[in-house]
Amino acid sequence: MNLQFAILGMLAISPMNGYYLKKIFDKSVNYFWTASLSQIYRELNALEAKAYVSSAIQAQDDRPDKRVYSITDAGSAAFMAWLTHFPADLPTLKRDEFSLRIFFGARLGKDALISQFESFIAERKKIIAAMADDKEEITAVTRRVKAAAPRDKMCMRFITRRSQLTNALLISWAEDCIREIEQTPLEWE
Amino acid sequence: MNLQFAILGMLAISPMNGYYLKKIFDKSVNYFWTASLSQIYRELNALEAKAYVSSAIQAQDDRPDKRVYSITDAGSAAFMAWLTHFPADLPTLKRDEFSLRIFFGARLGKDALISQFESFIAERKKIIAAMADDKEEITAVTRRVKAAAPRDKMCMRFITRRSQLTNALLISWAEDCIREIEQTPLEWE
DNA sequence: AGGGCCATGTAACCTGTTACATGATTGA
DNA sequence: TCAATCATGTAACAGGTTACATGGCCCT
Repeated sequence: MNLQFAILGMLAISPMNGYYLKKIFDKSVNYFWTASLSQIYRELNALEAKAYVSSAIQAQDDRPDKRVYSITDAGSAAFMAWLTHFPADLPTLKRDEFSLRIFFGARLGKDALISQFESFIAERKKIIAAMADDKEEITAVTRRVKAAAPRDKMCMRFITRRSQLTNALLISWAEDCIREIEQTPLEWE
Repeated sequence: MNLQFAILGMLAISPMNGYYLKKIFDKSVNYFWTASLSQIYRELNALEAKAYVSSAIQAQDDRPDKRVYSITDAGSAAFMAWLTHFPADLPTLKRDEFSLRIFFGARLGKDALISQFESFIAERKKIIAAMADDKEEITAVTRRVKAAAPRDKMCMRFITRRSQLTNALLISWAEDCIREIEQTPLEWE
């Protein structure tokens, strides 16, 4: 259901086809919301069945034809209703495999445990780097799509900063954990 | 698949029934991994079909009979294989509805946006309080189940601290966002 | 008398992943 | 020439949610 609103939100900015939607997703909301192409196509069908979007084939010379989706009035209304109505409990689906592994981590050897934390740090650093790389492209994409109002930029800055802060925190948390493990007596095994 | 390993990990500590497993989940891994009762029952069936666990009915006088599950040798081996083999990319399913809402938040009025951040802060504070409440119960439960080795406690402390730090960070992030929204010129609407 | 806890499960449904199928164009 | 990108979709499967069904005990 939420993915449908995410799609509606994008289509409210500009009409696009499924393939391009996927690209936008990967470059913008990807840090807190993922979607696969097959999922996007499925949800676009569902949205069209509800008449929240309409589609039209657009022929192209050198590339395959594409089906461009536009949001309808009913779709806009549904999107705004969703956005305005803030749920009492926002359900956070929790499936953090790393925490799960660390929860049971005492059964691992000291070195194995430390190396898992090190992999975790490496991955977080990769994410930070990827975010920096994406940054220019995101602004380029959003600029092409629509001249974003200052408040649009502000909201995007909020969620970018959230990711940056969280990643930085997690790295220092993991470093502390490693230090603590290293300080435990050798009689671990 | 991962839920199966989470269940195996719990059963490796002590045999238990599905209902009690759910309680343990809610009081321990709940902050980074959730599971519903029907899911637990389903996965227990799947685990038994694979002979990773075995079960036996245990009669009780004043309460309904219960089916107590124990981990088998094959189950222990599978669990340790999973725990030891750290995946190159640990797939983080991302579905953070709050970030999604804020991403599209510029279409909301200033007050509505601020109040969504305030709800977010209130919820995070509730989680922190719930964690503090649970803390005693968790240690009581784990103590009843098994005399936890110091390194078990250390690993649990790691993930608890992670939650605490993250929550504290998110609250101060949200407070900063509110401050920034308040400082924007009045010509928002 | 009524609600909450103990206890187990099934069925339908929704959401997300992976694999398959097709095929032209473009750049290294 | 080979891989990547553009472009759309289906099918099967895996994982998670919600609703239903049952029923005794305990406490207020």
